[in-house]
Amino acid sequence: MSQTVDRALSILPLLAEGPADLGQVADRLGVHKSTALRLLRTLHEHGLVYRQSDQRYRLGARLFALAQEAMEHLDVREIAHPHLVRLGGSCGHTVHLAVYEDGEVLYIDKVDSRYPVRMYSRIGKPVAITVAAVAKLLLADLPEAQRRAVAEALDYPLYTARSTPNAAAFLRELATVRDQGWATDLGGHEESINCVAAPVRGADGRVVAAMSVSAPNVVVTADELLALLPLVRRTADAISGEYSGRTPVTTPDRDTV
Amino acid sequence: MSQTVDRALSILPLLAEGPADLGQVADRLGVHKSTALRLLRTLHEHGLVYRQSDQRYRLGARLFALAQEAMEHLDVREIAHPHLVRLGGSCGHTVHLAVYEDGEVLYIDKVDSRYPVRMYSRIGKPVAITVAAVAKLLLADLPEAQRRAVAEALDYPLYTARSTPNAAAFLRELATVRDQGWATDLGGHEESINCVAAPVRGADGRVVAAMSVSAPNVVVTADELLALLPLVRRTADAISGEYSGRTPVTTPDRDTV
DNA sequence: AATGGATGTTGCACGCAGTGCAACAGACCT
DNA sequence: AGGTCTGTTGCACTGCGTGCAACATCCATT
Repeated sequence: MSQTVDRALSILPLLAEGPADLGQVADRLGVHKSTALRLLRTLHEHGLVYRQSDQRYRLGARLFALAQEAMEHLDVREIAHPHLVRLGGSCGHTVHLAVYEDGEVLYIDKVDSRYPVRMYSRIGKPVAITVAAVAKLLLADLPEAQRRAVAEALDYPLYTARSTPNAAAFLRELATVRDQGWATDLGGHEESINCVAAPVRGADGRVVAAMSVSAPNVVVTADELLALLPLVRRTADAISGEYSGRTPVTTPDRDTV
Repeated sequence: MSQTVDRALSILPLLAEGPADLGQVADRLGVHKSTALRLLRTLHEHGLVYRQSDQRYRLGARLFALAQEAMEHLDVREIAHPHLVRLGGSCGHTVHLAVYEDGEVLYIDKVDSRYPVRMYSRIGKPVAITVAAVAKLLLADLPEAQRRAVAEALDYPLYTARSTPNAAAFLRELATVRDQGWATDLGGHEESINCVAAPVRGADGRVVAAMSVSAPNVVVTADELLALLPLVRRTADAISGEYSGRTPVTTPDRDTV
């Protein structure tokens, strides 16, 4: 691993906490000011940090550009999007699409009944990985060893009384989810919110993404939401089919972005 | 400037174009494979790149996290948000907030009449800097020399017949905008879309952001939209006042994020 | 099976590039 | 003026990043 690059990249999360001046950056990196200066200059040339008028540094615009571009190149998302929109339109609830990456679960698309959002507002914030229905599906598909390792490394915050309390319970839940091929979150994250989720699979059968429908129980009861499960699964299967190239793709009107 | 970091960061825009394998990265950087490998490893440890199952690299999740965090620390945006919502609610059209940074103009917030979006969907994509009303305001406030330099470095794509054709015309437009303290875009980007915009100023009078109201002319005519100008300017001034600390801040119900 | 040509990975010696230092330049305050 | 902050520059040293060559896998040919 490269020391210089490592130091430079460590500056980014540091600045994510808020603007900082040269001295602060140097201190927190444990390097000389002149070193920090050169690193910041390099980051600046690439647009990753910006120097505001009070001379302090903060994260730069190119970061948004990169995040945006990266997102648009996620092909699962591109394929899934029209399906999500259709599902959202027909059931009227919020639909999410999520992927797993290096121990984290990440929402990559969201459709609300009235409005499709390209970038989910919570991207980057820690997803409630121990309770979210999509997270269960994604983790349940990991190889045994990895699944255990991840489960045991997690914290288990008690969002509500129904939150997953610990690694053992989580692993049991994952086993169930793995067998049945779908997952729920009944008030595990927020007391009044329920979700049902289904997996999207690649050609080799591995889970590449997971999608869910969420609704507050003041709108529909948990039972009513569960009644949507077949529809959710059918949608997920349709996406799986198209993603793994089984369907000759009936030109699903690609939206002009 | 640091060579190693420079190379490492050059990988990011490269991967933004799409996934690439080790050889491709090494080639495009002009370095040996082993060098590229170490750089990629370092980027990987920081979560900025992700190695997908086919061993190719693509941009990683941490990037979204950083972009998201950065966005939430933009204090103009935080202060402006409730004002934008109120304006959007009262006039019913789309409201944008934008800032200037290092030669680029960047939307940092958007409110649609029915739905507030945290991260604008076009973030990262090149904003139509030569025609957008907010861009005119932001560029018009730059020091003479810098304004000229930027204007002459730009391309002037003819989106429509009313697009700004060249640097000279743009600079003339900027002078006008600077004098009058507001700006419009009447079909300069898309034939049927009009915008009116007003500047948000800091305590020193410098323009720190710009906001606009946009509407298609099938909904309201350009004249009707222009009638909203006083309201837009009042809103912008209110934000300016609060941003520069003049108002003792009447606790403008901070939304619980 | 055996061969060839892809790829990704490791260890190592060389030398340049990144480092910390010390001195300088401003800004701001007392 | 003096003092104390800040950011910046030039330079000598050596530690770190570099490219090389050898190795390890994999897959497609024969």
